[in-house]
Amino acid sequence: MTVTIYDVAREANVSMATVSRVVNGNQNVKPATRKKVLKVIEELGYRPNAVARGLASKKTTTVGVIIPDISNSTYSELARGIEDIATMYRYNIILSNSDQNENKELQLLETMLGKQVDGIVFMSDMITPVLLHELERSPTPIVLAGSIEETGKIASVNIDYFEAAYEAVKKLIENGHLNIAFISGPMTSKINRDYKMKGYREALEDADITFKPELVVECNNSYDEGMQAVLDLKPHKPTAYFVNNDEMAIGVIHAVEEGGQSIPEEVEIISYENSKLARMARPMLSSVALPLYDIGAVSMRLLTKYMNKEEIDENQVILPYRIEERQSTKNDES
Amino acid sequence: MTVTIYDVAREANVSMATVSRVVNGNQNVKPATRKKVLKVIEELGYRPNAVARGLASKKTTTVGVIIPDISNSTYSELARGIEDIATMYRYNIILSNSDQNENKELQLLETMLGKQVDGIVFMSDMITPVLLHELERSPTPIVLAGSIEETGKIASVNIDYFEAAYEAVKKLIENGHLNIAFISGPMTSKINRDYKMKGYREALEDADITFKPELVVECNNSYDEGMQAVLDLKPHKPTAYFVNNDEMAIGVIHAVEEGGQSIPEEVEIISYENSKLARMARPMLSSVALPLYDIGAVSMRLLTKYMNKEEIDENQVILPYRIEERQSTKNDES
DNA sequence: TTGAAAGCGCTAACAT
DNA sequence: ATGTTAGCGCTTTCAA
Repeated sequence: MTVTIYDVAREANVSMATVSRVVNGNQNVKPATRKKVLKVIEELGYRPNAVARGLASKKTTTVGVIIPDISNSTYSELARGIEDIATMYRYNIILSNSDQNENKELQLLETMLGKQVDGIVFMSDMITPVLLHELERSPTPIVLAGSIEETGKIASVNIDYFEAAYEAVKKLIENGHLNIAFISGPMTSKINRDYKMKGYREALEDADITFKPELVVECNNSYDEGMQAVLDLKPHKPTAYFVNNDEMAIGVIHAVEEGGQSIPEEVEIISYENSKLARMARPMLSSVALPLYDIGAVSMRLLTKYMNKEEIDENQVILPYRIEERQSTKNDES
Repeated sequence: MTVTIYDVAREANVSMATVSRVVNGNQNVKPATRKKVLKVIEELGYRPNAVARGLASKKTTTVGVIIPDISNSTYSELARGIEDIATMYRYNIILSNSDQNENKELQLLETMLGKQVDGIVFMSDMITPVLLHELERSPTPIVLAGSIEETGKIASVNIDYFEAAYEAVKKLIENGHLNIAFISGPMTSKINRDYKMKGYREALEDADITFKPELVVECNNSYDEGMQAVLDLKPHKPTAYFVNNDEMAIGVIHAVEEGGQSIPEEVEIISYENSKLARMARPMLSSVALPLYDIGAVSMRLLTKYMNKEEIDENQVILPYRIEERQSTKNDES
């Protein structure tokens, strides 16, 4: 009932190979026969079966995307970058949520490899040794997007998380703060635990400010925990907050203001994300601007190079970031 | 180099058919031989090729998801609902962004059908006649998620958008407002143009309030246009706003407050979405609560029924909504 | 319970 | 420029 390449060949009085050639845009076809074949394709409503093609050619033109949670705006922005570039290179995307669960991640990898994806973009806050082992064993290229894997064995695209954190905290220090709190995301994330934390600590140390563990609070990146953190930190009287993401930062703003302090006069806040929320906050949030879309896009672009077996000059790409100064910090302009 | 079912069969001294049976959990295999086969599979690191399986069985256990924009939180929430249920039923998802562009939508449909997806979840603000035609012609089941198609020919999952809008506006009227603005989303969307607009108009008419076209503003659902709308409406002095989504509603809040009016004392606002932004606004937003995740989940569930050729009692499912009253409206409790 | 064999719909040599 | 043919790796009758 479904029309196949064989039906088209028969109707057009040519061989399957010829039909295949016109379908795939091979130039070795006489214009007249091409036209004839195209006509039959049209008449019969022939639609090439990509599964059969995949089996025969060993290419599926689909790539796997393993992402912690697509409903999280950080990741959905990344995903959009991935998808746009994938579309540009004619790939489709199989997208799955891992919820940062290692077993799910392993199983997803297995499923996608079983589906013969041509490549994989992988995102995870923590690449465990067993995960790394599987990533290395993959018969298909893999690139990590916004995910740290320190051996450098797997290609990745990131920003300099340490540097960005350092710079943000330094700005707070330059504005005269000595008691700077760090509202961190989950320490299970390597980026949080090692890179941002290190940026925070070193910025303090370089300014001869003693690091006080009680000024760092581990949260789940939610608005509510952002508010709660401010309450919890009250005894320590922080005058500035370095906050892991915009949503928590808004929680911090609200808790600080409800506590009767004004921003940025009495308390300054700098976030680490710069989603569109940053401009929707009052005061508007100063924030480290993460190029999420670009991380996704560049990751996918890098993956296409691997899939085409092109030469790769650098498999660990570091994208630039910037700091967007708005109203939650005192700036020269303000 | 890649190990196939044939390699396993040879090593285990059984036929391919037997290997296939154990891989697929067929009970007609003697435990001893099952064990033997499993052992060889383990040793050889055999991973079934889903593409070959798909070609032979005519099932890919993959469904297509055509979505306007995954980076938009409304849709990413929907997508998460779809993906969770898909995973539950062991389907993977090919996800593509259409940007509401009809040509892209048509082309995506074509690509996905070519990839032999077992079903499709489709989202679009406007189902044009040609699109409807293609959806009807699909050899594979399709369900519309959060998308209106009035002929009822295609299965769909929605809420009663009209009723929800009506009820929201009625609430504003009951609170004493006569001059209620409607900050609408794009009128290219059928839901906006017909359903919500109708809810707004009928609520007014049923309360003997004349509908004034100058009180409705068509916006693009962004924060900035929400703010701008308030400025544009100033001459008409609205005392209440019915706003199409949370992001714009926050823009409305800010513009109203910057205009020196207090919420909810002087101006009331009710939104139509209830994303997590609603609680992050100050004052917190009252809002029609859209069950986005559920719309996605139920759509996918419905699709599995079609894919399994189960009996469907109702192909147009309407999910319940509720209205979440917070601080941007005056409530009995407040 | 197991095996043999015929496809599934296409691509990719290889011939012509 | 076009055709022939042998797979790709699996499922699925049908037989045994």
